[in-house]
Formats: sequence, C-alpha cells, structure tokens
Amino acid sequence: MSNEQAGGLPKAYDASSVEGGIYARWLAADVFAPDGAGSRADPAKPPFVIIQPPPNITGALHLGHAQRTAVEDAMTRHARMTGRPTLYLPGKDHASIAAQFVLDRMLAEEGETRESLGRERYLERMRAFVESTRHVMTDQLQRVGASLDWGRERYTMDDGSALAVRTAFKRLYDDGLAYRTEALVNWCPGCRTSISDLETIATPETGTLWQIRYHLVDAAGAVEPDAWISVATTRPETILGDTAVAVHPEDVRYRALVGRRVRVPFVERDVPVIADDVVERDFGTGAVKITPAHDLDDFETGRRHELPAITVLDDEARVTEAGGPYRGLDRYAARARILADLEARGDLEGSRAHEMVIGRCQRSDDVVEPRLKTQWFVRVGPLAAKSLASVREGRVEILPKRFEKVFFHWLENIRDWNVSRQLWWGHRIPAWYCTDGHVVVSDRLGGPETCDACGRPGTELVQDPDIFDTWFSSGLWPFSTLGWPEPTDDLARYYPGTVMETAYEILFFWVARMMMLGEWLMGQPPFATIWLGGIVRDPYGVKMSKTKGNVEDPLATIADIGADALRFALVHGLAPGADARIGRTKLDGARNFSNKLWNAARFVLGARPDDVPQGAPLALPAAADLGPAERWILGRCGATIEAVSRAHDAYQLGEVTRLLYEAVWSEFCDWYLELAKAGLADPATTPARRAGTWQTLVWVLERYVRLLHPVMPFITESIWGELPHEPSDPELLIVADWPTAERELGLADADTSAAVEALLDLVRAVRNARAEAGIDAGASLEADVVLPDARLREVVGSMSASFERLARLRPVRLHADAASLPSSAGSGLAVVTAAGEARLARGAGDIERERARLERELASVREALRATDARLADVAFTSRAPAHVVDAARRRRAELVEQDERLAARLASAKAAGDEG
RNA sequence: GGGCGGUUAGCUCAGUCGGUCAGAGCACCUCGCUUACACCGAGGGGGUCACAGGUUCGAGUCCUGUACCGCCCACCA
Repeated sequence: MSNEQAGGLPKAYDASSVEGGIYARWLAADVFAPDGAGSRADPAKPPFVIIQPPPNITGALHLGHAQRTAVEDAMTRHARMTGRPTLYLPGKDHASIAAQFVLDRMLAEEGETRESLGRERYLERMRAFVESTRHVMTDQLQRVGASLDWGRERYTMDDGSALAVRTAFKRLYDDGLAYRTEALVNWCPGCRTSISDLETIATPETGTLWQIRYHLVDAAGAVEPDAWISVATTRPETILGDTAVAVHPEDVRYRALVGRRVRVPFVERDVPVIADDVVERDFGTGAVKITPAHDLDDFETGRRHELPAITVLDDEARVTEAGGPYRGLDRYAARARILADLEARGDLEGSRAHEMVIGRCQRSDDVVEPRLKTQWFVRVGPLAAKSLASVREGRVEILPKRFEKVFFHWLENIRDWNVSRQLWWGHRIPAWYCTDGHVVVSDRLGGPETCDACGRPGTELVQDPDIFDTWFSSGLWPFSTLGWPEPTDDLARYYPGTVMETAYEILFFWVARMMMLGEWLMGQPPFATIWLGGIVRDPYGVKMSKTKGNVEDPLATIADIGADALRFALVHGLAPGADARIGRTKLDGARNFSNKLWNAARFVLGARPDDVPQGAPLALPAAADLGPAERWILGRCGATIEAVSRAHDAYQLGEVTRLLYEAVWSEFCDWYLELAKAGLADPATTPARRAGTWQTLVWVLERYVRLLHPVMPFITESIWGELPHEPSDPELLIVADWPTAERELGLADADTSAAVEALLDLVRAVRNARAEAGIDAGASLEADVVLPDARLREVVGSMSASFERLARLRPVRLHADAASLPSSAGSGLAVVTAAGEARLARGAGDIERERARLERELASVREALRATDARLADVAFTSRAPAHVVDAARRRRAELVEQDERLAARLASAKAAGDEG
C-alpha cells in the first residue's frame, strides 16, 4: 500500500499538463450547453441563465476578467450540478471607440490615418484586425476554465446583432422614443465624435476666472468708451460666440442696463443685456456672457430668450469662420490671443485662480467641448421609469443592496441618451434622409425601399453617416444573443436571465441600459438578480493598470500555480460590491490549499485497506461499521454541505470558499485524517471497521470534491477521475449531482459528535500542556484520564488508539472520577478541560512552572466564572433574556465550576508535591 | 455641492437575526524531517472592534454625532 501509486494520482499536481486535457474532455463530452449531448440537466427545472459582460474583441484577459469569470463560472457550475438547464453564453463586444482607438494607434505607426484610408478601407482593416485578435480572449477564458456554451457564442457585430439593433431602433423610433434633433452634445475634439455623459469625466482643475468689459452701445449704435458691463468667464475664446449678456433680474446694479445692448469684442456684434434668474449675483461680477452654442447653461438661457447660437469652434476645436480674426486658431491659442488683445484694448479688468470642474474624454483625456450638433437621441424618461419600478417593486434585485440607491439616483436624474457617434466602427444608424427632408427609419437589411413620406425610391435616400454608441448594441445583449427579434426557442426558454454578473463600474453604462431596453422591447426586465463585483486591486489597494505596472498577469499566474488556485484566490473572501486586493500572499494561500487537497486525496486513495477491492463502487458505510470519529466527520460533512449550499443560493462565494477551506483543512485534514490513520493502523480494528473508516475517508473527500468543483474545476475533476463512484454517477464531475446532506446527517448523532469534540478538546489541552512544560514532542507519556460522563468515557475508550496517537499518551487509563485514581497519579502534569481532566506521568519536571501554569489557568477560569455569575445574578438578565441564552449561561457556569474544582485540587497537590520536594 | 462605503490583531480582511463574536489567512515566537502534504504539522503571543453619546437585561452588531480614508454622482460662468 504505497502512496507512490496512490490510485493513479501523481505525487504533485501539475496544472499545466492536466488542465488543457480536462477542458478538452469537457468540450468533447458536450456538457457546457444546457441541451448538450452530455448535459444531465432536468428540463423540468427552471433554467439558470447567467449574463456576463462580453469582453472587447480586441482585448486580452486581465485579472478583472479572470475574477468575473471565476465568479460567473462558479455560479454556473453550481447551477449545472443542481440539474438546472444552465446557459452561460460567451460573446465579444466590438467596442467601437475603444477598438478605433487601438487601430488608430497602429495606423499612426504606419503613417496612416483614418482619413487617409477612408471609411471602407478603414473598416476592412478593422475587420482584419478583429479577426486576428478574437481568438485570444476565447483561448484565455478556456484556460481559466470557463464552462461557456461555445456553440452559442455571439458577437455584437454579427448579423443577428445587426438585425436586433435595427429592429430595436425602429421600435424606439415608432414608439416616439428615438428622435433626431440639434442639441448640445459632449464633443471630444481628439476622437472627433460626440460621447455620452458617462464618458465625460468630471475632472477638478484650477482654472482662471477672467473679468472682461463689454462696452455699452448707445441708441445710435455707437460704442460708449466709458460705459461697460464686466462679465466673468473661464473661457474667453467663447466670447466670439456670445449672443447676450445676462444679469439677475433683481440685481439693482444692473437693472437699468437690462434691455440695452453691448458690443461683443472682436466680432463687433451688438447683443442684448438680458435678465435671467440663473445668474448668481454673488458669483464673479454678477454678469454672465451667454454663448448658447458652447455651454449647456447658456444653451438653455438662449432658448428662453430666443437668442441665436453661433458655433465658433469646429470639430477639432479650432475657431470657425464665425470667429472672425481668430479663425483657424486652436481653442487654447485663440484664448491666449484674445486675452492679449483684450489687455491691449484695456478691456481685461483682471483675473483670479478659480477651482473648477472640467469634463474630459474618458478615452482620450481631451477636454470635452459642448457643441451644437444634430444627432439621434433616445428619450429615456419612460424607459427609466420602468426600470426604477422593477427594482423598487422587487422584480429585480441588486446585490449588494446598497447599489439600489445609486441606481435610483442615476435613473432619476438621467438625461436623454445621445446614441449617435461620428465613428466608423459600429452599427450604422438605420435612418435615411431624402432630398425633401424626410426621415425614414427602417429595420430592413439594405435600407428602405422607398421614402415613407414621398415615395422616392430608396436608392435616392442617403443613410445617416453616424454609428451607434457601442452600449446600444450591448444593451440588447440579453435577448439579441437568443435570436431576438425572431421568436426562437432559446428566447422563449432563456429570457429573462437569472443573474447578471459584472463589476459595479459599468452599472450605468451597461446594466442600466440593458434594463431599460430589455423592459421596453421585451416587456420584462432582462434578469432577476444583478450581482455586482468590485475592482481588483494590488496588495496596496491601487487599481491595477498596465501604465502603473502593478498588474498581475492571470495567464502567468495560471502557468505558475494553476487556474484553480487563481480562481480560489479571486473568489476567497469576496463580498459583492467590494473591491478585492490580490497579491502574492493570497495567491500562495490558494496554491497551498490546492496542494493540501491534492495530498489529502493522495493519502485517502493510498490508504485503501487490502481487503477492500480496488474499483469497488463508492458506498456509504453501514452504521455498524462506523466509529465515533466517522460519525463525527460525517456530521461535519453534512453540515458543510448544507452551509455551502445555502451560501451558493445566496450567491455568497466568499462564504463558500471560507466554509470549504475550513472543512477540508481544519476538520478533514487536521483531525479526521489523523484520527483515521490511527484507526487504520490499529491491529485491534476489525476489517469491517477498517473498511468503514476508509469508506468514510473516501466518501467525505468525494463530497468535498463536489462542493469545491464550482470554484476549482480542474483539480477536482482530476481527483474525481481517480475516486470510486456510486453506479448512478456520471463519468465527469462537471455533470455530477450537487450533494444533499441527508445521508451523512442520518449517520451522525449529536451525542457522539459532542463526545468527539470533547476528545479533540482534551487532545488540544494535552498538547498545550506538554508544549508549555517543554516535554519532548515525540515522548509518549502514561496518562490517567478522568471523564465523569459515561458516554464520553465510552467514546474515548473506543477511540483509544487515536487518542493515544494524537496526544502522544500511552497507555491511557480511564476513570470515572478523581477519587478512583491511584495515588501515584498525584505527580506529573495536570490537564483540565470542560469535560474532564488528564494527569500525565513524567519524569523530573519543573514543579514551579507547573504550579504557575495551573495558577494561570485557575485565574482565567475564575475570571470567566465571576463574569457568568454576575450575569446570572442580574434579575434583569434572567427575566428578560430568552430562555436558551439563560440556559447556555447556566450550563457554562456549571462547566466552569467543575473546572475550578479540578484545577484547585490539582494546584493543591502540586503545591504539596513542591513542598515535599 | 449631494450621496455611498470603510475604519476589527503588525498586514489583508470575515463577522448573518443584538446573546460562546473577539475570528481567519499572512507575518511573528517555540518545537517538530510522526511513511498525504515543509506549498507541512503541533503549540503560542498579539485587538478598548476609529472616537463620543444613545437605545437595550445585553452592542463590532441598532440609532445620532465627530474624525480620518476611499468611491460615485454633479450644467453655476
């Protein structure tokens, strides 16, 4: 029975040589799809559909993806084992602006630009680029072990998505929720496209507030050199687009000027002084220049007063023709020149530093320019209302719950969604314009046949050059991937989804949009639970990023310690919504745990008694063949099954790994394995009991392997391959049943468990006393053990081989009470626990040290006793606290009293012995 | 300017319904190469649960306030 041959398990688990093969076996067995050939799903059970954010098609796996995948895959595998048809659908996102950003950089190295290639050639390049990268993420997700249903893989630029986008947009248009208008949008001059509010990052900056004179114009239209109104601005270059100066209607300083005209410098345009209560009298000079085409506030003020909006900055933020003498200058160059010119005219009154918040492009970091553009918008009010109601009324649950508030706040204050992008890579907006100015929105592939309004043939219509915001197509993901708008079986079966798992970073970008679009187009929210994860940080709490160089490469980590250890580390201690710090220490811990599990399996397989035939099916031992230790570990195993199942049902994966780490390491390995070793080695053990012990080892290990599979799929599948099974078990663990606990719990009983716990407690106490007394750890001592409880005495008696081995005592003589101890037992070490006491014989010992130890223990017991007594003496406590709490306190007191007596007696004899010596 | 989260052992963090809740891992100290594992085993030290009030028989746990850290949202030039 050598462990080298341990049932085929090699001495060390070699992840790199095993994982690929296991993944290939899963693929070959077709077990990932809910309807795959190898699926053992029960079609009658409710499907479990998990929705994952499709990664960018040009991307490579980073630790954040790995964590998302670890979480999603664990949920998926757990659901699959419970027999539910389980859909975990893979996909890629075309990521229009992000992909263009990457490709543009590559083109720049070749000396090319978007414009130099032109739209068609640029898109060809993009398609080729995307083809070259799309396999990367797929391969890496498989390395992590993601049990994605690859047969259903989708892409946000495939034909199905394209149809879904056209259909969705037409529906919104027909419902009056998509409209085209000229409005101020966030314009990124670097990316040369509009971006959404979400992509505009408010950045605090110290700017300058300049004070500038606008001279009044007299009735004859002449400038009055000595009469002016001073305005305050942080953007002098927008002077060129001013169409009014506003003051507060009740501001006495300016009341007389309202209705007069002032001359805008340089462009020499006369504009009115208007009164509007948006103006803060206390800010700056109390007078504001109004530039409707370049400031959101001003745009609205302009509307109220019917002011013209003059665009003075172009797509690249250079001054337009309307900017007169400054035309062609970059916005900042124009600012400098204008300030210098104002100074020269004597119209620059002063300036001061000003703390302000400026919008920057999330992608390029350019300062975003509000610009007047004709674009498509989605009216989100009615959509948001539905989403808010779904969450408020509990149809959709957000985990953790605190994000519900964030979600509410955002949706309550949301502005219409600008969906047009002046980019090329993405879905073209399905809107066509005819020369008569009619607009046709069509979901027909290739565009409308005729203009709806005038019947002009489609060939004479011109399609909108813009594309959709990437998130418009991602927002359709939960149903576009199931075949929508076609009424497919998948759509009927797998919509709405069960859980949507993602990082809280994209709650608004993606989750909220899926909610809004899903509810409107499908009539119900796209998922029941929103599970939000956090950000993966380095050990110092810094968000990992390539530029900071603090990234942990998940693939290198997998090569190093295996995918399972990485997954375990990413999930262990994870709470929804909380950021996770991942570093060497945590990864090492996970690797050590994998190693522990592997070696426990090697031991168990190698410990098969000779009279148990190899290849015998797995069976729970008969009750008669179980010792107390077996009953105890089966009870613990049952409790763990139940606790882990509950944790999974609540999506608490951090709790799942915590429970299993504890169960496998601290209970199974540290205690039961050691107890079993002694039982197996004891010649007094009957063959039936020996078989029962081994079967218990295998059984419990087998349950833990099942429970760990969702988090650690490879190593558990590996071990499973070597373990005996019940006849009803499948060949692959991935489709094995999730365990239930009734059989284990049926073999356990509370009394035996309590007795075994008491035994373990005694072992701990003996080890402690031995260590403190400095006794050689290898030395075996004679012991007299007093256990007043008969049941406990019986259990310890039946486990004497284990007890002797674990506590290093031999022989152990059991006694019902201290009075029956032989007098020779008076010397040596005394060990007192709640259940009883042990007296260990030993040679020469340090009496003083022993006395000090006993005094310390006695003092601590008396302290606890005092506290318990005080509690029980308080009538308020005994009358108001629930009975079970009071009972527990009374039991505790009784134990403490006994310990007190035993310790006092031992201390007395130790003192006597010391005095004699 | 609003809102949210955090503050528990040297470090990273669990702690559900208020009652064995003062916990884990790492680090540290002392032993130990006991035939699964040194990626290990045994034992140990270490915390006024940020601070101040309050509710309660009883408070890391609930309430109020304060401090510090972090995050999200925000169209006052």
